Amino acid sequence: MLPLEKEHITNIAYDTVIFGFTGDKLKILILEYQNSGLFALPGGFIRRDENLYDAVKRGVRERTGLDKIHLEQFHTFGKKNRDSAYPFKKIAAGKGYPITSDHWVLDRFITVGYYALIDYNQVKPTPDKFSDSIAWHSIDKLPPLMIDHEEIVEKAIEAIRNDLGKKPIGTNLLPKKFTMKELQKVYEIILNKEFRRTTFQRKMLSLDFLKRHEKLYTGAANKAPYLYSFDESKVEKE
Amino acid sequence: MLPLEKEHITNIAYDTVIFGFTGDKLKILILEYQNSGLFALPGGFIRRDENLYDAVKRGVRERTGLDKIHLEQFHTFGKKNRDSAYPFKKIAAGKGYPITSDHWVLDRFITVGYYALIDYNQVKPTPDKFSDSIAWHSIDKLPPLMIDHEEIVEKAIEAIRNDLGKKPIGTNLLPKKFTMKELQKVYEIILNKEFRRTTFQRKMLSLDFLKRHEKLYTGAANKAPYLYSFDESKVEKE
DNA sequence: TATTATTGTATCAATTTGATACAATAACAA
DNA sequence: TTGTTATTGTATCAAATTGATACAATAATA
Repeated sequence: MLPLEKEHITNIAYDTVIFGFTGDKLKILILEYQNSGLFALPGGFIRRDENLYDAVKRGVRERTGLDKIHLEQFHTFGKKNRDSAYPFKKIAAGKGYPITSDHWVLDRFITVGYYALIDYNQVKPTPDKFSDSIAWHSIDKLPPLMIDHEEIVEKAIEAIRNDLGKKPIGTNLLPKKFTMKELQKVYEIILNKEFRRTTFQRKMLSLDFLKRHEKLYTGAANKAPYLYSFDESKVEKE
Repeated sequence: MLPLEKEHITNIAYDTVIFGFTGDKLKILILEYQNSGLFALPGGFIRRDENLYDAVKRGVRERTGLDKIHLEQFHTFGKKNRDSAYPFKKIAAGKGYPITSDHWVLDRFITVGYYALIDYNQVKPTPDKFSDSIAWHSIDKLPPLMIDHEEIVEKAIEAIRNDLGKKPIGTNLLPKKFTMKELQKVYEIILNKEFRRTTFQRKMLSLDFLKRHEKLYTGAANKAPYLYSFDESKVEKE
């Protein structure tokens, strides 16, 4: 039996899949625990006086430095064998905080999965107190992750795919102003499917949520593309 | 501080929105606690040695008598004020099982919402040990529900609406064989939107997951409709 | 055999999407 | 200045999908 825990609620945690877009790849933030060779999603526990959503938001803020982020809950993982006693002990010992084997964090946990969409260029990834590094990894070549974290990532991608077109996904992965080509790339990577340039452009413009701005002169020897932004008043319909 | 609990994990529970279709209404099962005037969704706790999914399945089996049911997780509710101390005490006292105020069930709970789709005509609704009755209620006129259960129902309907067309929703709400008119009614009620009969029929047939069977002679003075069933081998594409 | 309420399809128009073509650049080189 | 090159933004016509309407094919019954 575990000792009582006063600060957090027990048996439940959250994990976040934090997505960023580099211009041609979708990446997520992965923690690495030194002295253990273990990789994991950023996650945490919920304080007794804190809403679940606020706990997740706090965690994402701590890892990324960002406050305004698009957070979406997508699935709760509740298989009975998803405890992390072994890695936790190893990590804690490695960090010089050995924990007794009846510590509450070693009990069974159900975890709520959230995904976050952020502007890649605005993030300062910061490791948590148990990990030594946090880094971006392309979703198509992740290191082997702890427990069921690979399944969590899978489900997150499914969810984002499902939400694209319903929720302002592009808005949050791209900078304020972007080209049509970048927007198309976001759609293509998320849906894992290529689009015909002309049809995509016509479709996006017809949906009437893009505002056109000045042109972007990159120095390339060809016609400069327009920059677009999402028209806030219409983005709900995306 | 609460005493230890050995059989269940704490701070986390589940609630189920069990949908049935009567032919022209979508209904859900609601428990009523006598001596309290309180209505609630069927729910329960998760045993330490039990997968979350299995706990929910067990609960639905106990309330409906059905074993093969379509269960889908849709959202987890984690606001900090969603404890049910007051109603729980009232209910337990009314049932003659007074509980001490430090009992684990009175602590804060995060709940995982699942919806179930079942064949209305096959169910034998059975109340749980704390409630005196369980009954079908149309989703458009529910009694006032406990805590945030109305929000849970809302989210369940949103989810089912979202899943229609992706998951075999119709399959589970209708009997094995059904008419095109019944199928259309299911779509209309879930999406809260009417369809043109001819377009709907053409669309459904073109999707190629319906098998046509014998005609249904109801005794009405008009052409008898065909009965259809979902072609199991193709229903994934629905 | 006519009547009535539905059901299952066919038909043609309207809309959306797919495929292709082409004019309009922005930088640079001759 | 004038070509050249790689893109970008639209126009155009064909193909596919959906909307609207019409109508033939019944089941029961008078």
